[in-house]
Amino acid sequence: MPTVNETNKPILVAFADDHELIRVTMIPYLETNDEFQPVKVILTASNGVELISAIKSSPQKPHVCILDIKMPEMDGFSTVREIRETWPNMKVLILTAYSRSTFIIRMIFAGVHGYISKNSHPQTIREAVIEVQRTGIYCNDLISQKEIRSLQTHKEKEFVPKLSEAELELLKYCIEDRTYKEIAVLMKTTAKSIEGHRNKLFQKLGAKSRTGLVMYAVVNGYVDLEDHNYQKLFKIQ
Amino acid sequence: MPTVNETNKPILVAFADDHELIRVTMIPYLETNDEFQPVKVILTASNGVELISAIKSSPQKPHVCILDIKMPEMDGFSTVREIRETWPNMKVLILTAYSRSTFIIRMIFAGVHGYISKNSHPQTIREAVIEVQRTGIYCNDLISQKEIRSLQTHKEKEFVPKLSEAELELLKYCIEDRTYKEIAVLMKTTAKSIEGHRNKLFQKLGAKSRTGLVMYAVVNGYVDLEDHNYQKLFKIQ
DNA sequence: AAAACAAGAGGGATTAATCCCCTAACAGGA
DNA sequence: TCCTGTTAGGGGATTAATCCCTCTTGTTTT
Repeated sequence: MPTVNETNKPILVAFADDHELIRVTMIPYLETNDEFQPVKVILTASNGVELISAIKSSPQKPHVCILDIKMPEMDGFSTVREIRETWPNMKVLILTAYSRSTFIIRMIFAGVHGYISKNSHPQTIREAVIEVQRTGIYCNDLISQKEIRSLQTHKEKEFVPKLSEAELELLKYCIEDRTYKEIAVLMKTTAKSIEGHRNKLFQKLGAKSRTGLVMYAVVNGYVDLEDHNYQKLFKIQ
Repeated sequence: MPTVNETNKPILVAFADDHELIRVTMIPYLETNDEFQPVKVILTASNGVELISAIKSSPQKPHVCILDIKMPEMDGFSTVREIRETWPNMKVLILTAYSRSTFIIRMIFAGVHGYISKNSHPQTIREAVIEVQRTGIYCNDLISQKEIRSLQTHKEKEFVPKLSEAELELLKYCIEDRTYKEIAVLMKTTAKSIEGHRNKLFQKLGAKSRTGLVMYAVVNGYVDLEDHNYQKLFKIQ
C-alpha cells in the first residue's frame, strides 16, 4: 500500500502551522542530513486551506504533510479528509499542542497516519516523517496500533456524535450569556423548538445541563477563545 | 534604570516554554550572530517554577527571561511577579500563542517588558531581546507605549477583578455539569452561601448567568482544557 | 403502503436559577 | 467606640431551565 521511496531520494514534505515561529524554526531540523534518508520541505502554509491550494498549484507533490489543528473552523479535520480523498497515497502527520483524546480519535477517523505532540524533540518529528513514509503509519504514546485496531472495529458516530445544523447553531449560541428565549429570537424560531434541540444535544453529548453543553463546545473546539468577543467581559476602554 | 550591556558582551537569556519543540528549535535563531550583539541562551525550562529554581541555582544570572503563559495554574503571571521582585533588573519577555487582551493587560500589571506572539518570525524575538535589554521595553502591535501609559493611570483591579478564595473555588466548580446544590455539598457549605458568592461573581465579572461565569473561567484560563476530565463526555473505551 | 423516524412546536408541571430583602458575626478604620 | 464593609446565611418570590407527553408534517425504511 504505502509508496516506498528509494533510499537517498528525498522525502518531500509540506508543512502547515498557524505560527510562523514553528514553521520557520522546524525546517532545518526536518532537513538535517545526519542519516542516509534526506527530507526536503517543499512548501509551507499557515492553515489547511492554504496548504491544499499550495499543493494543488505545485508541480511537485509532497509525500508527507505535517499539519496542526487550527481551531475553531475544524480546519484540521476537514483538511485531512480532503487530502486523503484527493491524494490517497499522501501521508498525513498531525503535529499539535492538543492531546485531547477526542481530537486524536477524530483524526484517526479522518485518516491520519500519525499524531505527534508539540512537546517532542524536533528530531522525533523527522523520524516520524521517515517512518510514516516507509511503513504508512507512525505510532507513539498518543496513537498506538492497538488503539487504531480497536477503533477500526467501531463506527465514528459511536464516538463523535453527528449534530444537525440546528443543533450545531444552538450549541454555538449556548456559550453566550443569553437565555434560550433570546437565542430563539436569534435563531428565528420558538423557545419550544430550542428546547427540543437542546434535549437532543443533552442526549447526544451526554450533558445534564447547559453548563455541560458549554463545556462540550469549548473542549471540542467550537469556540475560538482567542478572538471571541467574550473579552467584552472586561470593561477595557 | 535599565542595566545596559556593553556591546559585544553577550546578552544572557533564560527560556521557558512547555513545548520541547519550541525550546530546542528557538535556540539557534536566538544565538544567530548576524549582528554585533551576541545573544546566549544559558538555561531553559518547561515551566515557570522550573525556570525560577534554575535561575536561583545558576551562578550566572540571565539578563532577559523569555516565557510562555502556561495554563491554568497562571504560572505565567506569578512567575513574572516573582522574577520582578527577586531580580528587579532582569527583563521579562512573554512569548505566547495567546493574544487575548485580558492576558496582555494582566501581564503588563505583572511587570513584563514585552509581549510577543508565536506568530512572529524567530528573528523578531531575537530583536526583541536586544531591544528590551537596551531600552527596558519592547513595543509592538500587541503592546504599544500608548497602551502602557493609559494603563499606568489605572489600578489593576479596575481591569482584573480580585476574587476571594470562596469565589475562586466556586468559579472552578461552575464549569462542572452540577447544580449549585451539589456544589454546595462539595464546598461544605449551604446553597444560600453559594448564591451569595455567585452574586458577587456576577457583579465582579459582569456576567448575567452561570453561562457567563463558565465562559469567564474558560477564557481567562481557570480551566485546563487539555487534561480536564470533561473528556468523559465521550464514552471512549 | 404501512411503519418507523426525525424536526418543529405546544401544554403543563417541576426543579433549578436568579433576585430582593434582611440579619448576625466579625474585622478594620476613623 | 462607632462606623463601615465583608462574609455567611435565611425567607420568600419570580423567572428560567428542565422534563414529560402530545401532535403535526415530512422523510426514510421495510
